[in-house]
Amino acid sequence: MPDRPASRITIKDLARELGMSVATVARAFHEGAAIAAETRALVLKRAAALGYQPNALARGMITRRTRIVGVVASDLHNPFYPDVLARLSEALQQAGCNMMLVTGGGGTGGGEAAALRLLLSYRPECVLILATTLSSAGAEACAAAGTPLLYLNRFPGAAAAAIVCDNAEGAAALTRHLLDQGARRPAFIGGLADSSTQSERRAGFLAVCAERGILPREHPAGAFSYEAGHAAALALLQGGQPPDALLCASDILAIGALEAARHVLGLRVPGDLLVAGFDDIPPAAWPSHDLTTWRQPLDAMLAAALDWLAPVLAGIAPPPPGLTRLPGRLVARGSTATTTRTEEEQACQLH
Amino acid sequence: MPDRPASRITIKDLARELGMSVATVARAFHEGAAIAAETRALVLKRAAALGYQPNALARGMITRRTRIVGVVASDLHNPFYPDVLARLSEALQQAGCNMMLVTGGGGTGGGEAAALRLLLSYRPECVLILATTLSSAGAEACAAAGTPLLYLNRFPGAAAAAIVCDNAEGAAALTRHLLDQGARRPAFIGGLADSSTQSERRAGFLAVCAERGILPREHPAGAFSYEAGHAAALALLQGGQPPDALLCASDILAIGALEAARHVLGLRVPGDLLVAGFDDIPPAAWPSHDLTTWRQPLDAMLAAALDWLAPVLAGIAPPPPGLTRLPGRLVARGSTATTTRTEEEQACQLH
DNA sequence: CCGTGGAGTGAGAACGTTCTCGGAGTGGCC
DNA sequence: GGCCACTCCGAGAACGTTCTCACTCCACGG
Repeated sequence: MPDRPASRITIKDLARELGMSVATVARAFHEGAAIAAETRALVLKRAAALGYQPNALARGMITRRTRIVGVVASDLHNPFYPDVLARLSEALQQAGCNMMLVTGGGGTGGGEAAALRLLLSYRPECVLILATTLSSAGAEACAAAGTPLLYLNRFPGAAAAAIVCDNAEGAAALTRHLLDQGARRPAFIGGLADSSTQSERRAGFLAVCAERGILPREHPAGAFSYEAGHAAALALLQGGQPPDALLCASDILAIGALEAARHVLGLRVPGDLLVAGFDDIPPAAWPSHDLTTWRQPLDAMLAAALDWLAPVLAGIAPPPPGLTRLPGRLVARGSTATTTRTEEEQACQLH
Repeated sequence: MPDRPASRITIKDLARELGMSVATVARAFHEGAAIAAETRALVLKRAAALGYQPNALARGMITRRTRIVGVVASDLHNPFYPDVLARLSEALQQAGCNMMLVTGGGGTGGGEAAALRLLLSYRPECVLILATTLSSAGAEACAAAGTPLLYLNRFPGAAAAAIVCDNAEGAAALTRHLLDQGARRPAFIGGLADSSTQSERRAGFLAVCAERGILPREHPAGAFSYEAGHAAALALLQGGQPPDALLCASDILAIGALEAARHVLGLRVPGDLLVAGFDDIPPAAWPSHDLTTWRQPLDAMLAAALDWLAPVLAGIAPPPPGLTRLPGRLVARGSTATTTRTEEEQACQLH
């Protein structure tokens, strides 16, 4: 019964116990090391009995391979990210890595930079940015530290490594879908202002509006949250000439908007209003919302991330930079259906 | 431009650069150290210019204070946990700590133990268990390592430190509420079989049923997920003598159940069926679900966790063991309202 | 003038690993 | 018998910090 946390058993203790040298014991824990099979078995058996496990800090110092992967996330409240995080964590554990999680802290941004510095002091092998925004100061800190950076679901513009989905194409496809379903006055509800996801999706929306000669409406929700979507929808729908379709920059925004329309304003969705989101988070598929959306190719994105990670973790190659853009796909659901309109109305609106 | 990640600048480099000894430079980074103010300023200025930052691994080795807090989470898909995680992470960063996240991996359990061992090799100051289950083998590994353990939202029975809410009381209150709202044949939908949350909540339900002389029905959903709730509700409601009220062991279960009832079976909720959940996750408050539930006192629980953490991080005291049970409160919403019944029916059913 | 004490500094030992180097033993081959 | 290759092991130097101890100043009191 260890009364004081009296310094766990070390490799030196184990070596003394076994009457071997420290080097020999260390070899037992290395795969290809030159050690007799029986010696190794002896060591491992005794190690298990004593509950010895190598100290990852010491190992990390000498090998310069910490097997720590830093992850910066901004808003875990958006259900998209927990999903990513869960799969990511699973995959990293599979690869024998541990994940250090840092959250961006609401608003300040100063907190984010501080947190990133703290993270970097543990010398992670690399840092994955899940956050929609990261101050460029933070990115520079990473660069200075020589820590490779990978952006997921965000394209920071520079020559950084990034994995994103086809945001503009997705938004364009959704916009066309809304128009094809009879929308005449579509509006875009944005998210976090400086995020590349937001601006790319907005660009897709605007492009299709221009292409079809439609006056685009929009409202900058300011955040990717239920509340922001709720408020934005109310603002748009209660103004003059309210839109008849909403394309939201993310599913959580869309759900907020949809519920505002239905439960505050008493609109029928679909029927009086069409709503589409982006991401395809689990709640989008729930029949209550039955939300048309653009499915992010999460599996493919994570696979790409792991491919990028592999050489980094192996320490054999510098991380390949560049942008990987993966195709998502339209998931048409009830929130943009035309069933509640008569066929005559539909035919009328389609021309 | 660091072509190779050629070993970041160390304290030795900085000392040489400044013409001082390593010890002096180190002192500049320690708050109460004996160093002249101007020397410290000189060091800090030069350090900032060179982008030097102490290596947390080396520091952790010598001080035995890693400032790493391990967190084991099982299912991030349950929206309850991201919420906890986000706040926890924020609080830990505030305290100058970093969080290592490990997810329990679906099903196997072997993966969880391996992940925990990996985590422990980084010598975290303590480990927080958010998971609903953790093999006792894992707990023993922690104990052997002398790493303090704190369970959140789970009471492992032993003399472990744990912070939970009043699960039994909550479930009892919800059950009484359902009965008071006119339910005659209430049923309980369980979650993960071995979890203490599940069994405590079930006990509360059963106690009230016994107290009121009502035959309890139940269905072990087997997991805390939308899909499990969905399936359990269908199984219960399509059987003979279907229940007229469902108490679900968590909100995400309840939402699955509610949607199955409404959208698969065409039942009115409330009206034909009452549904209540547990936790008060954000989607419970959305008008689509408008779910009656028991609100977990998340703020209080996290505050308690930080109180427990403080002496551990300071290294001044062994962590106080024992169970902290905090009171939640009933949040009555539309899913258990009686508005759709006439007042006569209500009066009749109340006696 | 000496001793004392405090403030500031430097040298070097830790911490728990891995890695490099050299050496001991064994066996085979000419 | 000499040489070589091969397998296995041990000693000791790293890694980048913090910590302990001793040392040098300088001021001050006697």
